[in-house]
Amino acid sequence: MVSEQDEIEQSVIAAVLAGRFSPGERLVESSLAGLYGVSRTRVREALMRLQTRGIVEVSARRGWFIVRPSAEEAHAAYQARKVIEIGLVMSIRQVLPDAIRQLRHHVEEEHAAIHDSNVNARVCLLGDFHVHLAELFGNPVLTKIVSDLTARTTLISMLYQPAAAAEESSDDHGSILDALEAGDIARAAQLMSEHIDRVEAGIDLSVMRDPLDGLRKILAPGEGLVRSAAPQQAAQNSVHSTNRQTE
Amino acid sequence: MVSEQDEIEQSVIAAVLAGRFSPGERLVESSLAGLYGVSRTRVREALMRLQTRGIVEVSARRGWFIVRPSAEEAHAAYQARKVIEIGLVMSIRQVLPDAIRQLRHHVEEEHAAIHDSNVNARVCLLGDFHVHLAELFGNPVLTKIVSDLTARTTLISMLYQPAAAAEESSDDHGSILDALEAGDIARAAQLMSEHIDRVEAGIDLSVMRDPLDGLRKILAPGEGLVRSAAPQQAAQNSVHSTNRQTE
DNA sequence: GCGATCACTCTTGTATACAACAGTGATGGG
DNA sequence: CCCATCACTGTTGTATACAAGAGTGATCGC
Repeated sequence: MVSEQDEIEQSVIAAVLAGRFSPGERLVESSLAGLYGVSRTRVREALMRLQTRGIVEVSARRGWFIVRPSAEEAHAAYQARKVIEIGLVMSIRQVLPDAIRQLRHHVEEEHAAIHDSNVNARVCLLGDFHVHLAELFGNPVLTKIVSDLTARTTLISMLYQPAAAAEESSDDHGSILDALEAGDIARAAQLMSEHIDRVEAGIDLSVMRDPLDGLRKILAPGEGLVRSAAPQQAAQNSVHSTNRQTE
Repeated sequence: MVSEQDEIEQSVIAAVLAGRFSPGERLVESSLAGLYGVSRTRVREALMRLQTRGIVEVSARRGWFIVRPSAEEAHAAYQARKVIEIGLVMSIRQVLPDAIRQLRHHVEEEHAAIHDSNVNARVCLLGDFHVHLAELFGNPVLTKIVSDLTARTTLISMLYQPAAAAEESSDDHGSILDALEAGDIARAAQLMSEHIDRVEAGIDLSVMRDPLDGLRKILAPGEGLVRSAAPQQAAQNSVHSTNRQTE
């Protein structure tokens, strides 16, 4: 299989989406090379592809970093998703009952994850809903775009979205399915728009602006003294592939 | 400036959009390296980024090729554009007179290019209209997506779109602006949808399916014997940068 | 004459070596 | 005690070397 080339790429995305890498976190080429047992060349190529996809960025001769979107960039990502997903819903010609059934099942999984209060799985699933919605359009180009964009915003939500917002999101998903099932495309599009707006409104930008996030997490396990939206001392597991994020 | 890194990337895109590279054409790493006066490493990295953006593809140990979309892939690209641009138009809140003025000016340029019968400039400008429309949304993420997607379809149109369709396209652009100016967003979206459908319908897939396109162009300058949508013996100029395609 | 085999070439795939620079801590002067 | 300078370390940036496979043409057997 040719796809062994982008094993690293997928693995990094999976790690980000699973919360093992946090925004702003540094990735060192040689370390990754050691972990995967390959040379820097391949790691570097994978990172460059991820850069194109907006997942990582490089600071000259300093290192690679998981993107830490500014408030403005975060807004742009959410707005882009809104535009594209509205277009997607508006372009739906017929709603297959089977597709609805699948998505309903997915929303149930979301609910389960919410009650298990597993932040990573929860936010991941909430993003996956949108990807699956795009998937049933049957257009790989669109699916990839939505998938990448969702990964970006998921990365934001994972750190800055309070738990309460997750439940709300899942309910929104249910309402969107209701509208779709009823064949009310316009209403589904409207709900989608409101939904993404709500998700964006739910994130706490004040935390994001602060460049000392990592430090805060280390210094404030006891809460109270330092304001922290979602402590979640992530990024303690090592990388170790687990090529989960496939398509 | 850091952007010197992707000079190669931009240059290749420019060459493709200017018709100096045709779909299916082969790119040899070492040749490009020689032309740009750098090592294969940098060329390779640029090509990989272009691969992520859907402009080139690689066949293991055979070479890099400008993408030659299959009928199915072409359809997916057009459909993706339709979905996204419908979403874009539908999301427009207010139409600035200044923006309309700029776009009107652009459409005039299109007309000029059509009468000059310059295939490359013509098709390029027709694509640029959509990019500029996306630009005035002020969202760099969306602009990049539309830009990449437009590049892909432009690449198709350039080879397979008959001249008559270009005039029709430009008229469509005018109508879309009319609707926008009148504040009739829904109508603008509808027109956009029809427009992209028309563009797609205008391409001649029968030529595209044929893998001997290059041969045909060489053997049939006199027409008649070999069917050819747009002979346009392109790809005779060498690369030579001219970093025209900026954003 | 025709087909299969083989050697050769061309090109990518991968690793490694070295250059260039940012960041950091030590050292020395005031 | 504080600040500037300097050497050092760590990391990316770039080039080069070599491995591996695809394609091609010649050669050989029939």
